[in-house]
Amino acid sequence: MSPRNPEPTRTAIVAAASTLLEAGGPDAVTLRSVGSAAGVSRSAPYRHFTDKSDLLAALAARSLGQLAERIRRASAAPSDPASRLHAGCAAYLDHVIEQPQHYQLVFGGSPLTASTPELESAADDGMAALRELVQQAQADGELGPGAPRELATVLWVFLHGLAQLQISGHLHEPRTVDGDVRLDDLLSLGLAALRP
Amino acid sequence: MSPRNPEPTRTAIVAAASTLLEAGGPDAVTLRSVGSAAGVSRSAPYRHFTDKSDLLAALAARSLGQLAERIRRASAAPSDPASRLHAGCAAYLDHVIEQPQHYQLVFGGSPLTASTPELESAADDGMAALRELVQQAQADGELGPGAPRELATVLWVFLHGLAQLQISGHLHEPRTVDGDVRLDDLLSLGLAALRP
DNA sequence: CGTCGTTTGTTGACAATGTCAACAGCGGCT
DNA sequence: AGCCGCTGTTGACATTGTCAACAAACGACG
Repeated sequence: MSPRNPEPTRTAIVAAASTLLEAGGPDAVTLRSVGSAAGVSRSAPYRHFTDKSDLLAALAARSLGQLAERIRRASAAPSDPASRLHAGCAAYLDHVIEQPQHYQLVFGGSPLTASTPELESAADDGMAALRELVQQAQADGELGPGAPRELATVLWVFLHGLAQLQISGHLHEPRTVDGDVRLDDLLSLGLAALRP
Repeated sequence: MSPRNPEPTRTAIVAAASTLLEAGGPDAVTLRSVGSAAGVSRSAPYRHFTDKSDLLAALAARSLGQLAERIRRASAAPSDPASRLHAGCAAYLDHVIEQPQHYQLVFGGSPLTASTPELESAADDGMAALRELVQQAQADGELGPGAPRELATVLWVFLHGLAQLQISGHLHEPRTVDGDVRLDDLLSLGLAALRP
């Protein structure tokens, strides 16, 4: 009745890849080290993923899912409706700052990286989380009217730009205070531009 | 009197790397193929660059310089002051769309990529071009008051987000018209948010 | 209960690649 | 001329992604 379960090994492999990516950057994620860290031997991943890029796509999907969940959690937490939008955006940026390697894996990947349906679905979920955030902000009067999908995309574009420039260090210009304060300032500035 | 000139070979190597990157993506840029395309033999690049990443940093710097020049040229072209800001932004996005691989090289690179002073300088130049664009727009009344540096950063964040999401294909959602129209719509939407 | 086929995992091997060491020209300076 | 510093080439090596051949485990089915 119960078919054999390859899932634990598969998730172990993804988890190992995640740990290695966090610890040592993209170069540390080799199939051999992943296999070793997952307790299996090299090229065992080939029984669960067609390719190395396929493995990385699965990892990216997992990371995107965590990001979406974090946004939802953060935007639901504060009882003050005025700060929900900010909290959701801050969650996005916090996640990016804490796990820059994962974020870079998702979006910094080569444009031609074959995207798995799994990754596509995760991306849609992330977009949905942002749309919910926008709709809630509209209901709270924190955001002007407009198609939620469009507004969510604009918000995403802004958050993504902030995140990527923060990661690549381009927000740290000369004569500037430390990065986090600057990041939050820019976030407030951008949100103010969208406020009714 | 004339000291030996390593420049031609150096620029030939960078040019070859650029061509290979455009044609075949990041994976096509191997030191061997670069050397071959430049008319020299593999590991000749090691006489001009300490590392492969050093070579890529030089290429990224060149690409950034071209982007800055293109922005300046485009924003100076139209006689109608009202469309200068839009032209400059469109130039940014056009450059990105035409050479996504180069743009990805500059910003999609690993966060820990050691940045050359040359690359830093090029980044400063790009930022300066955006600042000039903002200052001109302010003089034309197309943009509200505010520190040009701050506004330029916000503009950059938005453009960068647009560019990266366009490249990675995340702007093509279901039930959406084709990408370019959408990109321009979003640009107009973002610029409208910044207008006084 | 025994046999078989499929799935999962291991090891061997191979081509490609980044990188370094050793060597060869070549130009300029004393 | 003779030496020295660059520039460039070739040989060699470790690492890595990937595939082929093989072994073990487990359910299906007689």
